[in-house]
Amino acid sequence: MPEQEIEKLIENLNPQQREAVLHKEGPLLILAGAGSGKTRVITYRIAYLIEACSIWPGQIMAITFTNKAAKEMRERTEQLIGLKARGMWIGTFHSMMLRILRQHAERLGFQPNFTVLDTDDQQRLIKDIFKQLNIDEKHINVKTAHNKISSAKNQRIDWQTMEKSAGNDYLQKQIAEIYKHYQEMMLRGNSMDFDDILLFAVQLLEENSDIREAYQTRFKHILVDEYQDTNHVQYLLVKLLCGKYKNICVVGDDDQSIYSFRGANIQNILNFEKDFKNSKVIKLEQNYRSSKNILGAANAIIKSNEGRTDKRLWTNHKTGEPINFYLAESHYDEARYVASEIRRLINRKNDPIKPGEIGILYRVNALSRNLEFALREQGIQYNIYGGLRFYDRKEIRDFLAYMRVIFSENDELALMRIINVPKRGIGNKTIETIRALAAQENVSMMQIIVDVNQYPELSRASSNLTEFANLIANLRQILIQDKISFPDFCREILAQSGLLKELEEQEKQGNEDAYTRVENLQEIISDAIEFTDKIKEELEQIKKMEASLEEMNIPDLSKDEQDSYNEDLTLIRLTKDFLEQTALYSDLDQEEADNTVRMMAVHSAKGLEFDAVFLIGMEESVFPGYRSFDDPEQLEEERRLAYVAVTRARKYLHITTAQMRLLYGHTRYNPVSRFLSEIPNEYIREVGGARTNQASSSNAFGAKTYYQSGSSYGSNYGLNSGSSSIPDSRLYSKNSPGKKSKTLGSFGLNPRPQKSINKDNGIDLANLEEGQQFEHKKFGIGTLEKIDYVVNDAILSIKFKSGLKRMMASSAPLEAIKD
DNA sequence: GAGGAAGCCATTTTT
DNA sequence: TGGCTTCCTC
Repeated sequence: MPEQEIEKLIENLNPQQREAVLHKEGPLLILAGAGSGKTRVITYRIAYLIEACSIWPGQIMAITFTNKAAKEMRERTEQLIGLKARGMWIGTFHSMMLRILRQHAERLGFQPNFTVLDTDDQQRLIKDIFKQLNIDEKHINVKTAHNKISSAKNQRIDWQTMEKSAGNDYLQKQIAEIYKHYQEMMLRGNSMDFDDILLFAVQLLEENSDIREAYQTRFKHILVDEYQDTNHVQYLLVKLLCGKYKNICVVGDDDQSIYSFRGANIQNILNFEKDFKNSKVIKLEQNYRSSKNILGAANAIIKSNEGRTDKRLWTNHKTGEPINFYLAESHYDEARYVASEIRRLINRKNDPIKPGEIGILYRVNALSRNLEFALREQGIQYNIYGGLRFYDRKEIRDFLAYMRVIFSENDELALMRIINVPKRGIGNKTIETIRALAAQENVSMMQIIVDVNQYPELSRASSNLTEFANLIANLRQILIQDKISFPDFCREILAQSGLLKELEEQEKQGNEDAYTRVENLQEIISDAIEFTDKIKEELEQIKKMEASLEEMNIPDLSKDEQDSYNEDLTLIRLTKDFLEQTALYSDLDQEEADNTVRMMAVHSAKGLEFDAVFLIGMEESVFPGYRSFDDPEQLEEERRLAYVAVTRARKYLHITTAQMRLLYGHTRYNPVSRFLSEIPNEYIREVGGARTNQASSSNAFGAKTYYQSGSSYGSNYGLNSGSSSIPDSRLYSKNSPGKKSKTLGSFGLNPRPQKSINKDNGIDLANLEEGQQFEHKKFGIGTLEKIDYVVNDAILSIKFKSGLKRMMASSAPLEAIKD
């Protein structure tokens, strides 16, 4: 590429961005603050490598956090360098390692067509193991076991190590036992879970020097986005993959590390310079997104965290509007405020904001419900993200399970799911008998069903079973014959299985739920159509690209890739790819609409931006969540989360707190979030009450009447804003410098409520004593070690046999033991 | 084996 | 509070 063209490519970049793009070889860490143009830097860097450094696209691996981000990165690179970009490996760790594993599965003792189990499958499997091992689900929660196994895998701890380290810890020993069976069943079922995909990739590369060297030689440059959210195994993968050339470029922001709960290790980014010798570090500190006020508040919040890299974001943008803080009386009041402010922003004459440019963010998904009502009242369209994935809906999973059983008769998890859906008279007893027979004869369950007449113990259900076997056989025949299109194949499954019919009948009886389910099933057909088109288009693009590569005399794709591209578009192949995609894709991958306000948990908002952001539920115990109170590290993560939330906003930011909130069936009176007192006055405007919990009385009500007009709400709640619900202001005003994340203990200093307040469970807040004994419904007898008073409630730290637990006095199933 | 009542639990979530 | 699971009964 001639000099001028390079100059042109980078002319719109700032000096640090340029440096990052033009960096030639060796490890590179780009510390990219929120809104500092990091995607731009990555895509420009890729373009530069290809156009100016004679790197061909197939030698670049770019790793992203989500499939959506991968898609976006590919599109943006394509805008810069055209079709050539297609030859790159861009994707998530999982999708790319899956691609590698399929090539070499045999080396690990798997067949190449192994199944990928998603969370639901994994938990079903564990449930099954509980039965085998005679473990009571009341004793160990299936979810807990699953979490422990997953987090062990994230740290590359195998069941043997877990067992050894358990010592006398009976619980951990049991988990190790479950873990062991789990891995055995996975291997037997030729399946891997999400964690395995990464673990086995590490193992494959470590144990096979030929494969390792092949990939190390092939990938001259590796780029990792969102590096702050990688886990230990992903770190190992990165090290292995870049082992030869050391051309590793990672981009991330330690201040935005918010996924430690699923194994992300912030140390990966903090230790980068130690891990990769002779690395270069570039900081991107200019923010191109937010106003000065918003950025100032964000900086003020994150400043209280310790152990972060030293950086401070700045911007050229205008000061902008101050952040609005609204102290609502209740969740209802809060919702009305948000809805009417949104209505105002959309309708106003000068510079109206599009609904699609507005985001409502919250710490916990449960907070979205109140808002729905208020938004509907204002006639505002909205979309809720998160919660249940489309592909996790019951009816969709049933459909996919049919597809899996048709595709592979060994997929017993799927088989068990649909053998009696819709109801066809095959009950649990029959299923257990089949399973036992399958184990005894060492054949698949499907085989037993096909041969049902040979087993007298199945005589009662035999006709039903035969009918089921025929159904599957028919559909499999259609799949193999390959005479109809993929969407038609999906239609056949829906029709023949009876899934659609069952729901349509319920729909006729006026079941509204059934109506949405039918819609969802029809949606899957549109998905199938779209999917088929997409694959076809991709194939064409690849062919074009191959031709253009030839023209340019660039080395061609490796053999295995050609093979996979040239594979015919058979029904079988489409089915296989479709099943894979559904396991690996999420709800956030859907396209966003222009005319709907988006609502989501702060976690899901990472990487997004909005003109206007409404951050609701900024209350102690909600945000930061009460679980983080006694753990400084978790509290820092909550603060990073708050930082992420605030930095999503371009022009307007509204933050709300409800003094009274109904959540999980209990009324709570939480103080204003401590994060708000960390924001200096100059950036914020208080509407309807102070954020310091100091003087929310008179001034609060004047402003609020506006939002309450025409409603019967408000006056009743006024009672709750009385003195008893106002906590000691000392605790929520500014932290003394130098004592940063240590404010936690100060809850203990909170004055006791003057009046005794008896909560649902009869615990008397005014008469709590440390050392007091309680009986908990589940944990048994424990001793109260610490009381942290919050408004009208207290967080109790109680030591039980099973360990120290923290719970809310008002709602925990506790009974005081009288001595 | 199916349906209804009662019990249980509730950060965050991508892959 | 409300959605899901499990247990119990017919």
